[in-house]
Amino acid sequence: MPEKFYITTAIDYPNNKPHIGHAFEKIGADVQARFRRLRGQPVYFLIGNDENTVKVSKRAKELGLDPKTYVDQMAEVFKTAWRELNISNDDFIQTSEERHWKGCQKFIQIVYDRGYIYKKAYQGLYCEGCEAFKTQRDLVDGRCAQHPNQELQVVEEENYFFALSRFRDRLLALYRERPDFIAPETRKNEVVSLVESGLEDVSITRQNLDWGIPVPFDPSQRIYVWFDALLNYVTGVGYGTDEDKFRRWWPADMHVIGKDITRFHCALWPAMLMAAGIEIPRRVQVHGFVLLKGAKMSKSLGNVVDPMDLVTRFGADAFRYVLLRLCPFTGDGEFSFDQFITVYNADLANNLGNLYSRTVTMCLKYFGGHLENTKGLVANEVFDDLKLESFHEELTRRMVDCEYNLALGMIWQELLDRANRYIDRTRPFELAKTDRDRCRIVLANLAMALRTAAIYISPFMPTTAKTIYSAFNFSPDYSGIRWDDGGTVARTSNDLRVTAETEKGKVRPLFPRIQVEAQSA
RNA sequence: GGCGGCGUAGCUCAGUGGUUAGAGCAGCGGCUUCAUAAGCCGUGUGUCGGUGGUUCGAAUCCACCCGCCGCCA
Repeated sequence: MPEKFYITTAIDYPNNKPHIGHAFEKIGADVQARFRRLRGQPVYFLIGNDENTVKVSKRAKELGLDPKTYVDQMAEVFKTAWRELNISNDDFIQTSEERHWKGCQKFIQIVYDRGYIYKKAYQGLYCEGCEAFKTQRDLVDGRCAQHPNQELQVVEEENYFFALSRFRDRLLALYRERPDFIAPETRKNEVVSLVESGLEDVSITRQNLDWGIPVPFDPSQRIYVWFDALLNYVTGVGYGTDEDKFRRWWPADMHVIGKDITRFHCALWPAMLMAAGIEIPRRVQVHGFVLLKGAKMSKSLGNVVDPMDLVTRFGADAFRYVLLRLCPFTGDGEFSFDQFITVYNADLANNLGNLYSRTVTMCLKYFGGHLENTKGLVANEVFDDLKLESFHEELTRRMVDCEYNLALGMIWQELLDRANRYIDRTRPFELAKTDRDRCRIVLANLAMALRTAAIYISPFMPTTAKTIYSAFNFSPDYSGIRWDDGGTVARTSNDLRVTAETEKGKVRPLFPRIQVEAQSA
């Protein structure tokens, strides 16, 4: 019985439209979600926006909108972007939704009742740039290290604090007992040393806010930032509003997050859940950043390339492929427009796309698309010198570990290159004149190799996979494909027949080659 | 400033103690024509950021330095 798989991404600040960094995370999580579905696991894939922030209400005021109108508009912008990228999320949570507010209030009340929240008069130095209080040891020459040009303000107010410091030993035990809780391992080491060095209690409410979730036991205060945002992972599956749904999906099997927010997900979040008596997630999967021409992609830098331009021009599949091939998901990677073109042409147009074109064309040209007497054929020639089982095993491990760039490398080098070499070796274009029976068998083998490739690439390029799969009358039909079918030698269940779309008698290219202009650095 | 990560061929990345450090792309030479001027074959003398150390042996462990990046609740 396959286990359910509940996967989330970080929720995004809706201050601007999504950039390539957001896209990287969503695509990586989407690949995992699609991969799990292909393995037969029931998947719930949650994404969303983080809306209960001071910045959001400020921005809304600037635009003359009330906050809810503003965040709803921005939610549409994000949803549209994810739809264009073919993100297969099952749900999109906005933290301004009632289900989230109810769940948050239930949660904070429980933690309060269990004695992990206390009130304290707090006097601190507040940095307006960071929108946060600074401790003495954060300061450099009496100023905020990030905003040395601004004066710090002395602010005093009564806030509620979460007793994070009481969870030090329990957290360390968690990391010890569940070594897979944080991946990759370097991130775990980071968190362990952070927690070992000691945790301070955190302020989790603010006074005098007009936007955000009221604290149920003290309506003059509102829940602040992380204690609200992290809870989307439970409220998104019904915590506080639909307990049956919550029981079905919780705990989360994978939280996909960026390395900048590791500590909140690996220390604060499990502590919060412990405080509320809720089960801890199975894994926090940390990804790196996409660096554009050496500079970090950032909302405040202003992006040179809008990723959506590439998506619109070359398609979601191409964008998804190139980004994940170029940038290792678990670490930082580099991306540029030139790199995009190079990888697109080499891997998609020349290698995969051309393999598809030449195979389909030969079937049409020599046999009118009908490969008779190919029913029941064990098509094992293309990968005959490959240990398909161990290949499948290793590829699957790469997928589970989110090493997508390496997984794609394996598919291209071990499968697609082999198929191209097979054509060169068997020369079906000569066989068409000398040995038509043999030619038919060769083409059937190629078709079945394309089927294997289509299965493996479908988490990455769902549209392309379907196009390839639909180019022949394979059985079972596309909706029934399973990841593990890739690892077994295929036997044809019908006489193969080309059903690919053609234009003026020619096969439509999967990925039209991008013509590069003369010279541009 | 404190803590942490990264720095491997022109480019993007593998490789974490053991023979002459690898792949793809780009480049160069040849073959081929089914195909999107695509494919196949051949071709890689890199101080593995620097210095010092541990070791019989280090890209791989330790220290310091330089550069880039993240966090500092």
